[in-house]
Amino acid sequence: MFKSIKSKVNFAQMEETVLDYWDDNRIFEKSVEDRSDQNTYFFYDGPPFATGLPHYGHLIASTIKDVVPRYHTMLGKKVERRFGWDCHGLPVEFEVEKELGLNGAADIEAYGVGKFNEQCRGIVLRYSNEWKRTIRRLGRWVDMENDYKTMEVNFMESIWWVFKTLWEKELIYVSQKIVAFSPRLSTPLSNFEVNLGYKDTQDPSVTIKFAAKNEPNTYYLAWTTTPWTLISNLGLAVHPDLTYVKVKHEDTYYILVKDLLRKTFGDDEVYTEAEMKGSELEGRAYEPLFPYFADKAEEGGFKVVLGTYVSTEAGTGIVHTAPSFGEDDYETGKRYGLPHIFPMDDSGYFTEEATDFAGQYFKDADKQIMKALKERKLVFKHETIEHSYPFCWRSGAPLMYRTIPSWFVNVEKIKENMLENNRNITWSPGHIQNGRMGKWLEGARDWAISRNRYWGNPIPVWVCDSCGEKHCMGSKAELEELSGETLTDLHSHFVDHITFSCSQCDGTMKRTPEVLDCWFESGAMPYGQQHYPFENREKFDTNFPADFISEGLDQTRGWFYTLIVLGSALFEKPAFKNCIVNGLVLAEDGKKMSKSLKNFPDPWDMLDKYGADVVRLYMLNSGAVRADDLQFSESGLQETMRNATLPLWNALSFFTTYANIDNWQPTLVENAAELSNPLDRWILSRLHHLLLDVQTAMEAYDLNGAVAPFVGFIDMLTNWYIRRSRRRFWKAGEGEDKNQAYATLYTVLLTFCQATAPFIPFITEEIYQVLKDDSMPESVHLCMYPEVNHDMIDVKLEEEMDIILKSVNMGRALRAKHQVKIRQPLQKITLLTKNEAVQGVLGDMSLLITDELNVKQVEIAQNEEDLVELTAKPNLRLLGPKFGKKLKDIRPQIEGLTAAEIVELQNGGKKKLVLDGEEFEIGLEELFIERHQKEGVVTESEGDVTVALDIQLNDALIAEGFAREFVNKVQQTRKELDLDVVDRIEVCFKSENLLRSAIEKHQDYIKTETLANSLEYSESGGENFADWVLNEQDCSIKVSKA
RNA sequence: GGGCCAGUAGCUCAGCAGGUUAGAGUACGUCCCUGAUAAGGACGGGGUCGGUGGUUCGAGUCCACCCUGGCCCA
Repeated sequence: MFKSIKSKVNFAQMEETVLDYWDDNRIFEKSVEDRSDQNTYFFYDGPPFATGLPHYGHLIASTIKDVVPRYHTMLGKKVERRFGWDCHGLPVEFEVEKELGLNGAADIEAYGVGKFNEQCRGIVLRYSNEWKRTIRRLGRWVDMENDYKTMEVNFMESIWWVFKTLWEKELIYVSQKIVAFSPRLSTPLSNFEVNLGYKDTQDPSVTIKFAAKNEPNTYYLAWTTTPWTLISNLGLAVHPDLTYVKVKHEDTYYILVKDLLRKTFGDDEVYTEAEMKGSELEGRAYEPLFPYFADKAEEGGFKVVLGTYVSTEAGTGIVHTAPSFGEDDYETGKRYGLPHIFPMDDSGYFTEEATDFAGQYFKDADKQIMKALKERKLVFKHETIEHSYPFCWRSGAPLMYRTIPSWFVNVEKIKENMLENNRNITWSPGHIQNGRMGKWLEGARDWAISRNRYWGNPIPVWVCDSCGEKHCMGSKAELEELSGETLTDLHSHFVDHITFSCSQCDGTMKRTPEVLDCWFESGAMPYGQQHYPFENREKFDTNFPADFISEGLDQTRGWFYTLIVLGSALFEKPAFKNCIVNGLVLAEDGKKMSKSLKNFPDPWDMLDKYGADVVRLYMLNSGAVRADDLQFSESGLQETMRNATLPLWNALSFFTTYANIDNWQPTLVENAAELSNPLDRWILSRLHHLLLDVQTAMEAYDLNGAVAPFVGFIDMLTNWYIRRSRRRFWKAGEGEDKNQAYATLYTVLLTFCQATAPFIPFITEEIYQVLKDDSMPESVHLCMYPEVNHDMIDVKLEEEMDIILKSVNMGRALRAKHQVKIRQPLQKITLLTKNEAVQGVLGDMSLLITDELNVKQVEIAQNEEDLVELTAKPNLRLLGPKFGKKLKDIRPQIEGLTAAEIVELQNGGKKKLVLDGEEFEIGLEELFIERHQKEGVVTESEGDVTVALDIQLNDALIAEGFAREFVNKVQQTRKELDLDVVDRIEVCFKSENLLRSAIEKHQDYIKTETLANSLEYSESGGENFADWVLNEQDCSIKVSKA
């Protein structure tokens, strides 16, 4: 006996019991432990920030990360899956700062870095239980107990090894970087923080006169809104392609861009002395505004430089350039090798280097600087503008863009290798490789990896306070040896106090204060998670690069990138071989999901309502698994449930219902050739075809390609195979055909579960548990993936079935057109065709047509021309190249072919066409034959098959029609009485004579169909009789349980 | 401003290497079917394939430019 399965089902509840089954029986653990260490498939899990809750983006990524490892597990691989946590970084620090009421660097240091870091450690995993709950509910199998954390000492030590290896390869250097800086907090801000603080504000808008050297009485006009940066000016930038002019205005000469001449001088009279391209100005010298850094002229300062960022939107087309205080400025300075000057402290006050302005706050200095320049008559124009400018979101102070010393990975140096490694990665979808990822790598710039923060992995470099000598630590042991201390942790509050003597001078070595960008840590996760190379060397060597990773599209610039950089830098290899990229999950309205807009349903509600299988399948069947955006909608979930999981479930319910009635004992079909019913051979052929499709798609990491065919298969199984096989299961008693039907359906259901288990792990487990016998593994997920049996695949049979399906469709359409309902039996259907394959569908297969369409007989005829109009059209794919431009002229001849001429071609003849005196021969294969209805004859055509229906009725057919109607009403009544499918009944009826004689004539048929013990005519009718109209005849029927 | 992806029916999307009347699912309407199925089927309405030019005998498909949306970068 199989477990009795009701067709009503609550998937979410069912899934909960499956989850418990997995836990209680350690199925996941077994699926890993039982596999050999020699046959591994390696997966890396990208660590999420633990500071937020899981959302749909995580659900799609988690689903992909579950499907692929499950599939490879079923192929016999050992697939370890360790969850990871990204623990360090700004978001955690913010949380703690907020909780403690701290504001920036000074506050944190006053509070104590050690205490602060320990607070961070304390909150970083506070959502991990939510994560565990969600990941479990989704059915993702991943080891969350034996996870890796970027803050663990072993992980951190591996990071030091990575850093030191790059250091030794001379891929690490220190330079300057422009950051948004809060002078109040003495700390750099992240982009995210900067965006929090944009405000409209008033600033000076000034045009300054820079005196040209060696050109008396001539000035470059440059524009700025930050006069305080003028002290640090080292260049004037012009666009190489724009046209500049030297003009005379009131006895003074000015140089500026031609396009802004009128805007600058208004209606004043000016005389153009000369015109030149910006590129011609390059290298011309000018006088420094202030004397403080005048000596830098020797190092290339105070010259005109070129920059393509110069625009004519505002100003004068000449941009004041202070390399320490702006992104473009800095890049330009770097290009021209300008020296680094920085007359300011970390709180925004000018230092002694700025002599006259020393001690002034940068923003307050604006006025003093303008005053000084005005006195020297170097201000051309002084106005005020209102614009949007970023302020510190916590202190309210205006931000400044400035350089800070920063540690870099020299990515440029290894770029070629990175590009090559990328070419060896299989990306899904493929366009990522040369598109987004490839383009990003081509443009890759050196990677700034230091952060001036506290909660992170300290940069393991000690610097001499006297001579600047640097020493990079590559392990915990190395530092212990140098310090004589035993270390249990590597965070800065454990290591910063360690100092030692410089090997080159009398100085003291102290750690550089920065911590590593947390992207460096996640990119180094292949090494960190295994504490490589301090442990697991052999395991690492055999499993690197990983076989598979998967994350969202946004990781092209994130994790994918850092994995590639570090894999290339360390081993000259990609860190992974295959990668599926998922797209963004948007709300139903196409916008971002937003908690404040409430434009999406809670993920947990969806899991509770539809179950995880449906959520998984919906996403797998969408573009989200090939980097397209997904507009998430609940109706999509409903549709998925209706089209896939519900019919599948009901196939099981159907099977168990009748198998139990018949007490059928499980047997598997090993050899399709033994089966006599073509329907059975057909569904098995489709099944193995499906296995082939899934296998092919999975090898290409094409999840859509794997999922779409099995959803289609469910439809074929339920709406054709079972629908057309039902009577075989209903037959009373035993029989070989019935046995084969059971064996086939059993085999299909069992194999299908195994094939789709990686995608929809719950329902397949439940079905498997119902169907399995004691000799089979205890879980579907411990089974081997079913192999394609090519002997089972019968392409010809599948083609024939397609013709049957088409013919049935046409037959149904004809009945609708003739307004003859299906319950009315008809004598004959005729398939008209010259296609020889169709001849083969007769015999056993014709039963499918007669049953489905309720006709007595199928006839095949070849004389289609008698019933349909035949016309020909050119096969352009063949005739296009053959005739080229003449096609237009020859076309009417082809379209004008008569039916007789076409039939001649169908019989193997050739047709001669004449064009411009030239003769051409045309064969059948160069034409498309079209069929249209002839007037007065109702037919349907699709392809080369035409169907005609004999709608003549005679007394016998009419009587049978009555009998079918009668059966239908009795069955409806059975359903209303909520009888069991095997209950016997007794039937009484009352009707006119015509109907009565039809019913009595077919009483055996009626009794068999409705499981009626008796069928009595009643003169009187009475209580419990229900009135019906059967083909316009009145009738009363009473049904009672026997 | 740059890169990538997308724009086809009310909605979600197919349309492979250019080929004839551009498809499917869904929703809507009519009819049919039903003792596994919150199902199933037939028919019907619904499209200037984002726009403009070009290549070609022929363009949703190839090329150029532009517009819109998304993501990333600046």
